[in-house]
Amino acid sequence: MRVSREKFAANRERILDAAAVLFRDKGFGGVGLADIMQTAGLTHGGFYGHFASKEDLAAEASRQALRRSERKWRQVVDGAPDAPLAALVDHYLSTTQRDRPARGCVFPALGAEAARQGGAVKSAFTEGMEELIAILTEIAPGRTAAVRRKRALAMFSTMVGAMLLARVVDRDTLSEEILAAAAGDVLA
Amino acid sequence: MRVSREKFAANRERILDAAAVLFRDKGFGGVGLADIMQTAGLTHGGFYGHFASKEDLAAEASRQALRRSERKWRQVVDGAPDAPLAALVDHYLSTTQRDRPARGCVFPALGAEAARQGGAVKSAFTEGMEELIAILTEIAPGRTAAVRRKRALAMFSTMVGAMLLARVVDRDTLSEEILAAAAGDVLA
DNA sequence: ATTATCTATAGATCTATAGATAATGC
DNA sequence: ATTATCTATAGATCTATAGATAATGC
Repeated sequence: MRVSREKFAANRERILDAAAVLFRDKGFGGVGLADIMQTAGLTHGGFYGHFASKEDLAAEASRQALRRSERKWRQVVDGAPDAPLAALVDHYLSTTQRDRPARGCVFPALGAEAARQGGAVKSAFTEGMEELIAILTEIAPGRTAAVRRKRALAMFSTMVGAMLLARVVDRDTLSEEILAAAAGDVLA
Repeated sequence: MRVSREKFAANRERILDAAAVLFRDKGFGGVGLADIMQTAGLTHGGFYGHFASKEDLAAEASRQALRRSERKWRQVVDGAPDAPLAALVDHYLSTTQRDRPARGCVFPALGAEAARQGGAVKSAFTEGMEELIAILTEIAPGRTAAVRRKRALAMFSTMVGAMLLARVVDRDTLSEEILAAAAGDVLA
C-alpha cells in the first residue's frame, strides 16, 4: 500500500520517535523491530523501506534523542540567565529524569551499550556529546575557555554517573542521596 | 557424567568467572548461556544444574565481580598509605581500565542494564556500591563522616560517568581528555 | 554433565497490492 | 481525465539464535 511522500516522511519520524523512546527504556538489544514498528503504528515488514538495519536505526534514533537533549538544554539555560548552571543541573539530576529514562539523556541509559555498537552509533554519541559539552563550557565557571571545558567534562561525567547510579540502586533514600551529592558537588 | 562435590563447586566458579567477564564485555543481553558455558569449559545443558535462570546467574556474577572490585580497591588503597585517593583514582580512570571492560568495574559496563533487571541484580549492585562507597568514604577529604560520604558519592559518580563516556567516544584524544578532566576534578 | 530437542523470538527477506506519482491524451 | 508505472506497506516466511527442558550416561 503506497503512501504519499509526506506520509512516508512522517512515518519515518514516527519510527525514529518510537525507537528513541523504546531504546532508552529497554536498551538497544532489549527491543525488537516488530515492537518499534507497532509502536509507530506500522507493521514489521515496512521497516526496511526506511532503514537499512537495526543498527542504522540505532544510530539515527540516537542522533534524534541527542538533538532533542541539546534543544532542551538550551531552553533550560536560556530560561535562567542569572543561574543557568544551577537550572541545568537541577533539571538533569531530578527524580523526574531518573524515573523517565525513555525521555531522558541517552548517556546514562545507553552509553555502555553504545560503546559496543558499530561506528555510526559511537559517532552519533560522540558528536552529540560535543554539543552538550559546548553548552556546559559556556556556563561553567573558570577564567579561560580551557579551564571551563575541563570543568564541563568533569561536570558531565558526574551528572551521567550519578543518574546511572541513582537508577540502578534499589533503595530510594540512597538514590536521592546520590543525586543530591552530585548536584551539590557540581554546583560547589 | 557425574562429578565430585569439589569439581561441582569449581565448575560453578568457572561459570561465574566466565559470566562476569562476558557480561561486562558484551552486556547481559549480549551473551548467550551457550557462550558462557563453553568459555567455562562445559556444555550448554549443564547450566541449570548450577543456576535457576540466566537472571539468577546475572545476579551472582555481578556479586562476584563486585567482590573482586572491592578486594582490588582495598589492595590499591593499602598499597599507597600516603596518597590512597590519588592511587585509587589513577587506577580507576586509566586507559587500561577503559580498554579492558571485561576486567573492570561493573557500574560503567552494566549499570544501565542492571537498572532494567529484576530485584536480585539491582540488589547485588546496591550492596556492592555501598561497599565501594565505604572505602571511598574512608579516604575522602572532609572533617565529618557525613561530609566525606557525600564527597565519596560525588566522586564515584564522576568516576563511573567518566569511564562510561571515555568508552563510548570514538576519538582517542577526547577520551583521554575526559579521563584527565575527571581525575583532576576528583583530586582537586 | 552431555547430548538432543523444544519453543519462542528476532532480524531480515520476499511477494502482492493499494494507492500515489508520472506520462499520455483530449 | 485516463493510463501506465512506481513504491511503501502488509503479511507471510526464512534462518539463526537463545533460554529452557528432557533423555541419556557414567
